[in-house]
Amino acid sequence: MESFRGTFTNKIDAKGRVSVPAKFRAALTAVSQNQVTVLPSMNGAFLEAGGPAFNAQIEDILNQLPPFSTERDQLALLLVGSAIDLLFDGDGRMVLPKSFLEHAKIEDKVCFVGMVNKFQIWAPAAYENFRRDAFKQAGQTSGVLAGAFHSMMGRGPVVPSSDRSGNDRSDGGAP
Amino acid sequence: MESFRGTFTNKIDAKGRVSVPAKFRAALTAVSQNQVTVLPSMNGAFLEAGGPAFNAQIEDILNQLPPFSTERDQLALLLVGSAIDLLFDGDGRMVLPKSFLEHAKIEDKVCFVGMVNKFQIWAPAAYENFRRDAFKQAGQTSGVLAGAFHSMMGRGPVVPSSDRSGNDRSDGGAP
DNA sequence: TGACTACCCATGAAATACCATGATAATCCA
DNA sequence: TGGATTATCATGGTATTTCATGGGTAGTCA
Repeated sequence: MESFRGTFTNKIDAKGRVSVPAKFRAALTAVSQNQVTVLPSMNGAFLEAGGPAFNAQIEDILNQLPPFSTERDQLALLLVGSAIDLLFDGDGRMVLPKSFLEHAKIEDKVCFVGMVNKFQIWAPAAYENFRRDAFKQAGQTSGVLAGAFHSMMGRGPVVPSSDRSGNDRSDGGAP
Repeated sequence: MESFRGTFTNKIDAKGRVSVPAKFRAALTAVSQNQVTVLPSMNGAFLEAGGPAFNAQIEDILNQLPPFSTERDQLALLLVGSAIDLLFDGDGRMVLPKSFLEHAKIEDKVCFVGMVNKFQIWAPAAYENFRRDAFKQAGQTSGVLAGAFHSMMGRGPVVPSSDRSGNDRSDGGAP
């Protein structure tokens, strides 16, 4: 499955083209052919994007709702009806529709933010704000998530696993 | 699963390259291909790093949250969007991005600290401080953890290794 | 005709691969 | 056991490739 990681900021040129970060491109071309699905987020002024796995996930979500239900139709409108499949050219550049740029308030630069199965596209300033908030939130999170997260990342004092003075070496014995 | 142990201090050269400790490299190349994921910690001025198993843990945490939720996006941004996949070259060196160096206040040397499933990257001075505090805490703490810790480690003062420059490995302490 | 699109090529900077060396740790053999 | 030899590893330097970005030009559709 394609996997997007990291943040990359690229410039929109006079013709409206933006380079899709090379690493994202590589992830995409491995599974589809120079194609990326983009849609305006319903949670804020940014865009969601991804490859086939991302599309599959959207379909899964829709399939959990009863067919012909209003809820499903509404969601389908937002997640599928508003989406667009873009091709990037031989140099890895694509052109975002004007309406998308307006939705995300993008002017001349865009921020690609990898999120494993998908990536987001932000105006750099908006991204910085969101990032700041996320950082603040992370310290306050409570509940199951916080437990899993902190047990992994460590919270209080972490005693380094160095200085086992005197003991024999329990390296695992890699030759 | 890859396992990281020990503390190693290496130098950053003029081009920003730093050698990943050979033992960590060996652990990584066994499961991936010269690849390591690094991300700024949200708990302090240091970096977190690891291999595929570390990434898998992060993805597990994310998958506990509903797709397209702001909560998930925030966490993904911090754990994945802020991360970067680095390749180390044939000589085992990688280049840390400037923003990462700033986050960890790293100047010319970096400290790799193994933590079994992952490892951390510190500015040597900051790491020493953290270590001192951690041991102070460990000395004062009472309870199950402290008991287990002291019965295993003994109670004497553990003197942090003094600043020897160059490659200081604290595998065992004994010659 | 005029805007928009799909290719094509050029270029500078940055990332990456390749080669060399000195020091240290591990090994081997007398 | 001790000294010599070998292998490993961190580090320095150089060459090559990748990549984002700018621009040109011919098709396409309205």
